[in-house]
Amino acid sequence: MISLTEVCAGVSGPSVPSGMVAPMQSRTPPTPPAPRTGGRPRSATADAAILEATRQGLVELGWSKLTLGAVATRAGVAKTTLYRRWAGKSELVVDAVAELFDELELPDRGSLAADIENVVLQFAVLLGRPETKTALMAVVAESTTDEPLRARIRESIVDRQKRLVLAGRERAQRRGELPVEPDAVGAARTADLIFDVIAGAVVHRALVSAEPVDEEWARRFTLLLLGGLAAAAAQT
Amino acid sequence: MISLTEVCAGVSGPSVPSGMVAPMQSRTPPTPPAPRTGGRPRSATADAAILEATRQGLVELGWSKLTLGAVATRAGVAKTTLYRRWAGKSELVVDAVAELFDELELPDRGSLAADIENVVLQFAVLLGRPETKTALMAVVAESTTDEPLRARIRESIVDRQKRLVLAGRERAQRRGELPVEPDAVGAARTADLIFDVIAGAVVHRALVSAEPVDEEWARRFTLLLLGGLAAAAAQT
DNA sequence: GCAGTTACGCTACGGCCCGTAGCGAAAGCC
DNA sequence: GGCTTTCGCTACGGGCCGTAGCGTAACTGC
Repeated sequence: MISLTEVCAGVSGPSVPSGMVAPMQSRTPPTPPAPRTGGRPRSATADAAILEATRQGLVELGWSKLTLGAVATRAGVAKTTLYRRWAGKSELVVDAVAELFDELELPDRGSLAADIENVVLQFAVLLGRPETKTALMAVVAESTTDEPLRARIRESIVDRQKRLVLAGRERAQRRGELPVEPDAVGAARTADLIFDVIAGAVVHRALVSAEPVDEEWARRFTLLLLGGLAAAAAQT
Repeated sequence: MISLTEVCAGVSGPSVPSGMVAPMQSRTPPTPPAPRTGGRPRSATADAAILEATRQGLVELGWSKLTLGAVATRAGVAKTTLYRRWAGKSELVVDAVAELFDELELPDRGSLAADIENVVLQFAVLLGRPETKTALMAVVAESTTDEPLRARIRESIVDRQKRLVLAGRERAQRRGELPVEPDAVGAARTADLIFDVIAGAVVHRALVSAEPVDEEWARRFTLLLLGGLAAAAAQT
């Protein structure tokens, strides 16, 4: 497939110019086996089957009743194979749902308002799926007592969402809808704030309030956020 | 200690006029035993000990490693006693953390901005505690495949938060900072929206982004939200 | 005081799932 | 062909679940 060593080399700092819409490096396989010299290669088919079986299991059983034994059986794979690649249920599920977040895109709809509504509705679609519904909150809960897991979630899921926000902002700045903040630190904080507001509001609406994130809600939310952005910009 | 019978009597309808800042009916005991005629009463002491032991267990073990057997032992109670009152781990934990949300208050700070900052920081303090951190997301995740649990969370936790938002809005309207929306349906939707934005943003910042909800963040967030409210009000 | 009713502590149990160990066989690299 | 790594399979100890059954404790109503 792809040689990982070179892809992974020098991916430490989050020092990407930020703003580019270019796709992140494509999904990295689970638990890269140490030095990869000779020997029988891991079956990519098995990987795919396991992740798919995980998602199916999440849909039918939910997070808490999902067992790794059942996933292995459904995937047509031995349980030991599964444990060779993932440390536990959390890591596996993160990778399984992370694939769904790869579908996220942000086409240019011509205005900041349209872009925001679009991204909100995309989040909503993802969070409407039963797999993500039950998995996302569970792994985040788990990550509160598991720092490596949190890092994995951030890389695989959160940053993937954040890209959309950054891209949207850059476009809006090009259109003149948003000012270019000269202070890099302040700009980053603003971006973080906006990201937490958007993602947080959608997640809360969809999972906690458990009410639909439809077009009307997206419109009202966008109106609110745009007004806030205008006021915040004026404040500067 | 306390006679439970009278406390339990007539606590069925949630039909409070809604909007009052008066405290909700104080915590209802778990799984009210059916008709409550004669017989040995349940130990209120045991209830308190169990809930406290649950919180301690959450702090030390986290949600996933918390076992009901351990809780019972720590509380000095038989495991069977625990199962007589709560259907499972989720229900128990909801009740345990719900007590923490009773501490929420909303003193009048003189302006809408100050009130919002205050409520944000109060949410942040609660979400900063390790018990709530690990428990809240976990039970919400569980509730995606368990409707009764969702209802319990809503009553015990979410509505308790929402009260603060409603109270804050009412105060702001009295001060003239916010317009009184004549349309009841629209007003309710706006309130829901604002609640999801506030609670969602704070939760996302604290648990997903895992960065501090300090005074500076609260200030920036409040600025954003107030601007949005002004714009939304003008739109009407 | 005495029956009736309910909660309590304790013990014990079958059942499920976990995570690992130990094989022999398969599939690639040199 | 030898070396290396993965794979499927089986088996296992251990933990926790959730319940049943029992004798005892606490409180109510007659």
